[in-house]
Amino acid sequence: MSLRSALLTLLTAGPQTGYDLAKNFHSSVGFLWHAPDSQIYPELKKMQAEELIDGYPVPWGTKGATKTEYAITETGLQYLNTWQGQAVTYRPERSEVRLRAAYFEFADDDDARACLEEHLRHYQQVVESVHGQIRDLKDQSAAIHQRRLARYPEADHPKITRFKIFAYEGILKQAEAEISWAQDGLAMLEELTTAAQPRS
Amino acid sequence: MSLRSALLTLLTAGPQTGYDLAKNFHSSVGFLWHAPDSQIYPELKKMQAEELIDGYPVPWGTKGATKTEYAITETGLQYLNTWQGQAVTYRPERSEVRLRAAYFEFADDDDARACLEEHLRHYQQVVESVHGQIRDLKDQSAAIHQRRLARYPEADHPKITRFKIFAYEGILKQAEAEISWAQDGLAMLEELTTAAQPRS
DNA sequence: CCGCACATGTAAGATGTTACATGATTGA
DNA sequence: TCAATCATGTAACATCTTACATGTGCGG
Repeated sequence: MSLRSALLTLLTAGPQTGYDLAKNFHSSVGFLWHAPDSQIYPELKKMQAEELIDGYPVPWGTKGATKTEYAITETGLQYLNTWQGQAVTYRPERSEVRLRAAYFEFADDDDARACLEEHLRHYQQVVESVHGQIRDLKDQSAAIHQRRLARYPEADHPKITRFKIFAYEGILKQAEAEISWAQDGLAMLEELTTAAQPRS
Repeated sequence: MSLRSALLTLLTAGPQTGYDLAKNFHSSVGFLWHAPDSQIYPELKKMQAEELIDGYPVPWGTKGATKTEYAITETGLQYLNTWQGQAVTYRPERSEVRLRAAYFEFADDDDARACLEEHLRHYQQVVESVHGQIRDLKDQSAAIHQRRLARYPEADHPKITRFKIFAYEGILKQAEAEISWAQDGLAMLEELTTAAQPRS
């Protein structure tokens, strides 16, 4: 049900079409809970059926075409609040890279090293992209965030922004842990190969 | 295909019945890649059909009953080596707790705090249980690991053990990052509530 | 002879992935 | 007028979760 909550949080920033939602999703809350468009549209329909959101046609273009705009309902807001009160369900660990590392004895030396180097690169990119997100929040250049703030009293702005930054900092810490792990691993591999093949 | 690889790595420690595999799974490789029994048994059948493993009946009890024991085939070993050479597919982030934290403005103060406290507890437990795993590896009290080592030349033992410990250390670093994040979050919440309700 | 461990699953449903499909509008 | 963006999905498949189902052997 996290997808549902994620979409609702987006709609608390104001009414949007499915397309807008999908786009905003990918540039904000999607960093915390990813979903492809193909999951978003059907979910919106279901949420409308359950009256968590309200969908209505708005004109589009000149030829009388319409698109559907969605707005969160009172029920939807309650849903968010209830959700926040429920216990988080922790999914059991499933880490492909960790699994591999545990059985590197079946990998060629080059493959093991490549695996960890890739890991390093991957999380370095994560760090960069999350730093970008945090910067955008801090200097208010995130469009959806501006829209959100505009709907709340100014006194609440700091904490609303702070929560988002805090969440991103969590990803940052994870990524940094992964980077440090990969570096340790590369050092370990280095040590093992030099021990096996001492230089003459 | 990680489940498949996980099962194959287990079988490199020696032939086992489905039941043994399931049990050993939960006490070793399952920490890195979780799977319930209901996934394990069908997967074994599929792997047998594809000749990655060999299944044959062995007697059980006194009444001529049998159970099926599985052994990894040459093809299975090749599969493991190929798998290690492939690029890891990184799944996009999906973190319920991070999603919540980002939108704590919709949570009651108590719920937000409870959420982070639970997070802290959860990962403290992870740390303990992983420390246990590492200890078992270091003092050789993990049965499946002993069985594994017995099949390889003594010179390889240190690195085989080291890889497993390295993998667990990754989980440890993750968990420690989560603990630190939760603590930061609790401090943040504390600060926000005292700022909102200054003591008289 | 009773209960726990051994042994082996099935079935239904939720969730997630990947690829494909189609037409309208708008700005250069 | 042509490409990018807007708009909205469907279909097939893989994967994962949860719950249930059933019988044997062995030790006390």
